[in-house]
Amino acid sequence: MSTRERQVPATGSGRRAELLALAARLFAERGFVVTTVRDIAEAAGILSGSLYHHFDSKESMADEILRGFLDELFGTYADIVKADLGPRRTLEAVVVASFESIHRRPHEVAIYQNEAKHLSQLDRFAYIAERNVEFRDLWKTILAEGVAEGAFRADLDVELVYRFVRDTVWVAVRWYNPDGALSADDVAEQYLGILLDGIATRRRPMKKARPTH
Amino acid sequence: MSTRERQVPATGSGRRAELLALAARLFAERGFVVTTVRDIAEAAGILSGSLYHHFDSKESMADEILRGFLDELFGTYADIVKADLGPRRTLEAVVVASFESIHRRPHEVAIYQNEAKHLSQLDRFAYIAERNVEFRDLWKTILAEGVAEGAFRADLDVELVYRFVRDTVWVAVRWYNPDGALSADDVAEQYLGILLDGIATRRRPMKKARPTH
DNA sequence: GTCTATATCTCGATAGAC
DNA sequence: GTCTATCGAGATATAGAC
Repeated sequence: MSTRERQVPATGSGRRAELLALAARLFAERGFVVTTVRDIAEAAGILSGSLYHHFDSKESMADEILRGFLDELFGTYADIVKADLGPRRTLEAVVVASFESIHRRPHEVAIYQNEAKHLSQLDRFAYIAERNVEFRDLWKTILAEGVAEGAFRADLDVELVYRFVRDTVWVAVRWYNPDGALSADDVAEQYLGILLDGIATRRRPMKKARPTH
Repeated sequence: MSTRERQVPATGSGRRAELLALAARLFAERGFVVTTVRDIAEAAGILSGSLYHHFDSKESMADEILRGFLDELFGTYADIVKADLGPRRTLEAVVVASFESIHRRPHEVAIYQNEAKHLSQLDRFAYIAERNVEFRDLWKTILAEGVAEGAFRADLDVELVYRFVRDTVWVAVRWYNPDGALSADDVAEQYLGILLDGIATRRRPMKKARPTH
């Protein structure tokens, strides 16, 4: 494979990557359905027909964007698991890595969050459902191991905690500003502070507030 | 105003409410943009043109659905605030009321979560942004008062905790099943267990895990 | 209150010139 | 690699018959 003709990754250089980056921004800001190929072409300073020299279809663009992002993200997760840090520090590392992915690839995360439900119904996007399962297994393993070795409270509903953590981490893409004062690590630290003081072994000693009657 | 001709609320009886309920379900499941007026008409067993006897436009249907829902929801919030329960129990009550709204009006909550960003850009949906501000003020007041009187940790970033709570509560509409084994109160209780053990005054005594170096 | 029929618009995608 | 020109599908919405 020559240097010129090699497959260019979504984050690489060149015209193709440039167009994908523009499409990703529009898909994230306006939504995949609302964004027209004319919008993407206009953002690139060309006409809609010209886009089809680079891509088969609008779907292909979303496909390439999501594949590249998910491969990268789950590669990072695999590295963390491989490091074998134990439940608590693995949880911290996965949360930090997730917030950092929001920092580095906000558009891709937004597309993953907002469009995956619809796109995954198409055959070509079947890998989205597979990644969701993979992500769920990752989290439930961390939580279950943490409970087993006493790092997390024994009375946790692991399935429910998994959903809370997943949702809270990813939904932050709606308000997180990569150029703002709060860094991804700042947000991750504050988030872990809230989460862990609830999940960690020792129970809160305060009696639960009850209506007086 | 006669009984026959009075304005029928979105949750009332009659053909109009029936059509709105069908539209709400489709808007929630497929999204507002993807759902066609033909889809709504077909679900009602009529043809698309007939829908325009009841409603001006597809937008009008979403408008009526969202207005009715938000009026109801914020009426409930106002009642809670008026009861003056103190920060901690007010927080609990608002969380419970929110999960109960997901239970009773899952489609409306889903529309509010998924479509508000786009719809609120239109003039007729300006009230969505106003409600968002109202909701933010409600939460930040609860949190700030709780910090002031020692019910919540003094080192909280109130803005960030507000976002955390807001997102986690509403995003549950993505997976919560009104017909499932977990009731809204069950979910609220478990969620409050996680949240409060992190927010409540006393700090977790465990030392924070640190990389060994 | 619903149907028939259709006007009008915009979309994704294609073919061929340059 | 981009433009010109356009096709065909499907969308919202309308007007008038029943």
